[in-house]
Amino acid sequence: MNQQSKAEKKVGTSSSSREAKSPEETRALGGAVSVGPIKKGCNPPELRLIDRLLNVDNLNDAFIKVVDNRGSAGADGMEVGDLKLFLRKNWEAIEGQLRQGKYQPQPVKKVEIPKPDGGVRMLGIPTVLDRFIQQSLLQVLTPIWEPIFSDNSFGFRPKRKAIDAINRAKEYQDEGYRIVIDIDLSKFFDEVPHQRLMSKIMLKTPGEWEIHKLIHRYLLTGMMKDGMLEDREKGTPQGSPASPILSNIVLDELDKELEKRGHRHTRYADDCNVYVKTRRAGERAFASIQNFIENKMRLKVNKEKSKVDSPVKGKFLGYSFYYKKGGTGLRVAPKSVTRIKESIKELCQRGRGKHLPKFISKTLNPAIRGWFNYYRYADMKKLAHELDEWLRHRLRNILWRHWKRNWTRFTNLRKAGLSEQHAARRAFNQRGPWFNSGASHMNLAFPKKYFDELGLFSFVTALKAFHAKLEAPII
DNA sequence: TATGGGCTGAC
RNA sequence: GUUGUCAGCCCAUA
Repeated sequence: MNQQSKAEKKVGTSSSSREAKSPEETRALGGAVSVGPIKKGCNPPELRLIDRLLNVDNLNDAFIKVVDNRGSAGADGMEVGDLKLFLRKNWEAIEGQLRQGKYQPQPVKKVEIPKPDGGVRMLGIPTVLDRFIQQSLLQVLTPIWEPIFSDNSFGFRPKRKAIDAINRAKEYQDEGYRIVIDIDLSKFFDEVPHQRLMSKIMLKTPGEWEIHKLIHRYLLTGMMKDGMLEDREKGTPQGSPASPILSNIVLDELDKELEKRGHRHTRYADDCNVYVKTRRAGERAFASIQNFIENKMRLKVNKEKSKVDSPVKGKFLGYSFYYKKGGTGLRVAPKSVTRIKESIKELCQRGRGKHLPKFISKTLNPAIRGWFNYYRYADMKKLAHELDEWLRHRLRNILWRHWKRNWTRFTNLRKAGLSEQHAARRAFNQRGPWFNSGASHMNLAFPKKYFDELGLFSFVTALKAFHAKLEAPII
């Protein structure tokens, strides 16, 4: 429903009908962006941050990124598409405020969204204008901090993928570090101490007081709750473009400390794993690290969720580990498997009445392909088979329910080549659809080949193709 | 190689 | 009311 209204909006804004955009139209979108209201000629006396922030190129980049997201509204209800107009009218005033360090961000709108594990994530959505300014902040901060960040930090960083972090963990285990200290920072984003964050930023970019003030004001902007404004004295606003890099700036201190102590660790956002050789060493190191985090960094460690244990038992970024002859193997964490099954199940329920080939190609395949592309690095030969069969079972279930009446079932089973007697016995049984879709007559009526010809995604073939590609010579 | 659309995953 | 960063893949266009 949400997606539908979004899609309608998109069709409405585009001048052509439902066809793909012509190159002229796509350029027109970019062209509209380039004639934006941002003034040229900041003539920076030196490369000061405020000038870089106000630099036309930076702002245009940010602008393009924000405009990409058209259709979403900010805390003030302004549509992103209207930002261009708004900026054209008000840019001079805003620029002046930014230069004098007087710009005041608006309160964020509080929103709760469900997490995949069942919990809720609270976040504050800034106004469209504030998202825009924070985006340019991010683009200015990134080149400054990116070279400083640790090689063991993988979250929110350009050109760094989750699988890199997982492979790093695998390397440690191959070297014999087979106990992991899983450090859970409780509500990390809410606990970020402003003073320490600000002093880090000020040390790295001395003299940029307008920017420091701007960042500080973003840190201080409160959330609207029941019409009341709540001030914040710690934490970074989740939902703002600059929050991820701010979190990395804070946790960089942890990376550096762990490296100084000679630990092997890998970190993805607030998910930090330290690898050691024995449990005893792990317990000792954990106590010491916890002390550092809480006393030096002023963050909270969640002792309940943190643990020192074998990596085989835990999960990291959706993956888990196991040990085999050759060393450490990756597998899909059990929770990730149940999650994809749940979402396929839901998709199938929604797509029950729909045209099957279209349903497969338009909704089912893209979803499954996305999941597979993330988890394809795991050893999942067996799992791929299981998922394939489970998936076909689900689709046979749809097909069986499609034949609403007993005689349709009978004639269709006959058409599929079953004998009259066999078809009759199956068509008129009293079992439920899930039983029938898994039973032999539906396997006969709709063999694997049938779904292959429909173009249904197959985990097994995708896995084989991926491994073939891996082993293929480069060039 | 670059734009634009879609989908998924991590946090 | 559905945000953010990052990444991957698929598709379209030149």
